[in-house]
Amino acid sequence: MNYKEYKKAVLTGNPELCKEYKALAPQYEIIEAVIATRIEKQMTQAELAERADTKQSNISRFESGNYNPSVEFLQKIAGALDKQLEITLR
Amino acid sequence: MNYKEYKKAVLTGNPELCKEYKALAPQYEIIEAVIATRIEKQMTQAELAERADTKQSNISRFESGNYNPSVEFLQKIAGALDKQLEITLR
DNA sequence: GACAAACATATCGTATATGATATAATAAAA
DNA sequence: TTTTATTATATCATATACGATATGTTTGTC
Repeated sequence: MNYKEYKKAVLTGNPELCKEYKALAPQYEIIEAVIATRIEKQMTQAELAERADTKQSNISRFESGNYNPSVEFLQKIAGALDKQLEITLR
Repeated sequence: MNYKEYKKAVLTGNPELCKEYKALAPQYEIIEAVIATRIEKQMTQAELAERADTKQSNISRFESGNYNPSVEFLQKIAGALDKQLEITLR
């Protein structure tokens, strides 16, 4: 599964499939959360990038879901959104 | 702050300092969670490594907290512990 | 102390994350 | 449509994650 498939599953709204996918791919959940928060705060990728001390293209790359970010990177993004990153086992 | 300082703060048991440190360093929390779960399941680093398809030394390196793991790596570890990795914004 | 099991550290090679810049594509507004 | 704002994609250089092996260190048991 890649992120495009994931988004499709989420957007089709099949709840079971959706849940299953989310369990498989927590990195996609954090992407969704970041995008949602950024939109909610009416920030552009460029603004988020500046606050996170990186570039717009890197934010876009992250949001596209086509790579495997590090914890440090996620923390930078979270901080730039005035949020705390939480990583847990369930 | 590095992980040794973090552990010291946690182990001294100063709750405020401890909380503050945890907020600063979610990656340390997941390390603690992994170690706790591994011990709880009475697994050695070598056993965990085998289940996670890696080597004991790499588990040790992760648990030592001296580097910056990727989401994918964390997922492998979580899976090997029969757990779900959760990454959220709070 | 001797031995073994578990964990830590060092190091190297390779793959990939990340920053950075440029530019293309898209959306939105005039 | 033209212009502008926003996001996506491509690419390169550098840093670092990660796998792997070897070896050191600690811990426990006899």
